[in-house]
Amino acid sequence: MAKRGPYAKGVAKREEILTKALEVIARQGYRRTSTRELASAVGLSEAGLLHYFGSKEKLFEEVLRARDEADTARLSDESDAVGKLAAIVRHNADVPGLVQLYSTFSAEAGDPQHGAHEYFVERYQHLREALAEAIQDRQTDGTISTAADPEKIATLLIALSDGLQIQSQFRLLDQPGDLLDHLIQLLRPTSRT
Amino acid sequence: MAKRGPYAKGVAKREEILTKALEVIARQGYRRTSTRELASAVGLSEAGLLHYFGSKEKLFEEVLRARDEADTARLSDESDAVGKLAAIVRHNADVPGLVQLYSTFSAEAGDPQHGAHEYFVERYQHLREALAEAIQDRQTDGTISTAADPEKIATLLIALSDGLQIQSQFRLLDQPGDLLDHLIQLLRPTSRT
DNA sequence: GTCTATACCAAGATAGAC
DNA sequence: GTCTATCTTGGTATAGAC
Repeated sequence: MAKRGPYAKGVAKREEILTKALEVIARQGYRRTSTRELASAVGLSEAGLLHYFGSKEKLFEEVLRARDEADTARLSDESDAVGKLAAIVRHNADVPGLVQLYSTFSAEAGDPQHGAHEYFVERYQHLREALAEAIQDRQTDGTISTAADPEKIATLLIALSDGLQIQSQFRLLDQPGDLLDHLIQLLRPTSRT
Repeated sequence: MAKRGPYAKGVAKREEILTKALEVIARQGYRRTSTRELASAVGLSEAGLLHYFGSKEKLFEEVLRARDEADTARLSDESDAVGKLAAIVRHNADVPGLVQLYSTFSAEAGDPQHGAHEYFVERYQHLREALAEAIQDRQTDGTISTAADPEKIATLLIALSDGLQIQSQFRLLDQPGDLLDHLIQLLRPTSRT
């Protein structure tokens, strides 16, 4: 009765599902994507699809994790966490469906019973730590005012990027990334009046 | 066949539904509130409830409008739009269910086909205008740096309050309102290092 | 080759919007 | 009542460890 772990076939199928889900969601958003549709897109029944992830919420959590990994890989040359965050916000302007998935999911997951609640708690904590560190470095080299508390600014930057991406869905923003940069400029000791 | 509009009874019932919905949602959040439950809470069938609002999305849009009005009434003595925004963020810490409704709904409504899409477009536009005006005034009396573009700062403040409220759901923040104030402090010409 | 966990499917239970 | 969505139950087939 020992656990065997997934077969090679299962591992490949899992990959295929996540890749396909990323595509479909990027194209048509979270609201318009059902497990039924996803299942048929990868040639499985609904039950077959759920076999891999247990629930729709967990499936979408994995999609977000996959996106996180893709972002990390793509931005390995970016200077620091603050730069990475801005680059991600910029890049996300090209994948509105994924932005909708992320935004809706992060809001829904505020419910402690939501399947992805823990995912977001951990994600926010890690992001905040990484940003706070980067902000300290920037304070040391003088590009961010020392009047700002690193932890607080980290929290603000996260909130900002989440909030900007929500507004961007309504096409009320030219470039969310530029706005983030504008704020970072304003936090410089030298940019004062 | 002239249109008569709602009878007094209908108007009263509509009020009752919105008040009750506000209560129920504040208590248990958006995800856990179905039209079925709301209908029985006000002594109507589901069809009866939907008669007043047409769809679940429209009903919740009206709930948000009712909240906006309540906020406006409660904060009529607040100095300016920036102060009002901070006060609302503060107040919302006490009604997590409503925060979840607002956050989830604003994210979902990014889909142009969502029933509340237009509501949010208009809400964001009005809010931004009011904030930009208040920011200009604050620049005139010297409490906000003139290095900042009022429209951009307005957009940033909205994003910030939306984003902070998402994070607040995960109990990762002490006081979202304080963080908003921290940023406003950092935007002062005098608070520099 | 045996064995059993894994990979899947058909049908249906359940619940929500309308 | 109808339609659609998620998820469960109860099963068969197959991969792959031994």
